[in-house]
Amino acid sequence: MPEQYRQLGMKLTPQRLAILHYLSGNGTHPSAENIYKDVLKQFPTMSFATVYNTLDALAEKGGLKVVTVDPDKKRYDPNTGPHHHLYCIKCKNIVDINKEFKIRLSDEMRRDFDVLAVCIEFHGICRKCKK
Amino acid sequence: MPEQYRQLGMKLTPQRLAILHYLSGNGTHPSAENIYKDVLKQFPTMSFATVYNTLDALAEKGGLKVVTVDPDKKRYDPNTGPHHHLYCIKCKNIVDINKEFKIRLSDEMRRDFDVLAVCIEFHGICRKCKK
DNA sequence: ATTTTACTGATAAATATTATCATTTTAGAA
DNA sequence: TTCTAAAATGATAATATTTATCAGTAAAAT
Repeated sequence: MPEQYRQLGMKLTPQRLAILHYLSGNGTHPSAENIYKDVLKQFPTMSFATVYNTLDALAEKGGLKVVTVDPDKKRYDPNTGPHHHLYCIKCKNIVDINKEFKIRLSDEMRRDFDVLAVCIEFHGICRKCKK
Repeated sequence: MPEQYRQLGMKLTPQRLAILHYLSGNGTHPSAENIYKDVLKQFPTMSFATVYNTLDALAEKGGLKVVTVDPDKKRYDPNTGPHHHLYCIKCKNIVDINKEFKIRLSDEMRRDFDVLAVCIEFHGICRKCKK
């Protein structure tokens, strides 16, 4: 797991390891604040700058996905494989969908636009929020 | 067109008409700031509060879609019919795709989650940005 | 061990959005 | 029309999220 950082050309610091540890296998799609608050327990001097620096660096190098389904804030997803999301508009929970959907733009559109990723978001109400 | 407001149970004001006029048929997916700056030309006293109030009211009543594909800010879409989006990660332009894709969650998932909308976003590089 | 490079974290700042509220305007009733 | 209730405007303040700055520090390369 720490190798992931090295392979991405990032320096290994205890703070970053703590962030990576929090993210690893985390399917809750945490916000920067969620991450900050958790890592703060181990590093009382942790600052938001470090959280954002690390997330930005990871995202840029492809070690993390930024999820934009929540209109209020960015959410982060350590699952970098192809997958999609359920988003509950009431509780704001995001859940991975690992099913693959066969989606394809027309050849004409693909000539004009290099598709790098396809994000499918199902917006709705989760079971808990249905009461 | 003004009827759209009335039907939604909103009061007709000159400011709102200007916002609606700017949005009507607008395929650029403007931000609140884009809208504010345009309407300001006709209403020098226009405030952001009015823009946000109007957008929120319209969105809540279904007369407007909030697009969350741009991580930096909310974008607004007067096209309320089912459609999807191309998003250029370089110039941040958003383009409508009116093609329909046959996407369906498994019956099992649909039991646990009431799907209200499906958003498909193609992230990539548009023709202009390819140089 | 030393140097280079990059990270941390305190802080400030920028940006986006929401809240408050006195004044004004709309829409419908009288 | 005029009056009235309800709702909108806009000035302003406040909050939230994210980015920028930079001196001190720590990690990795030499």
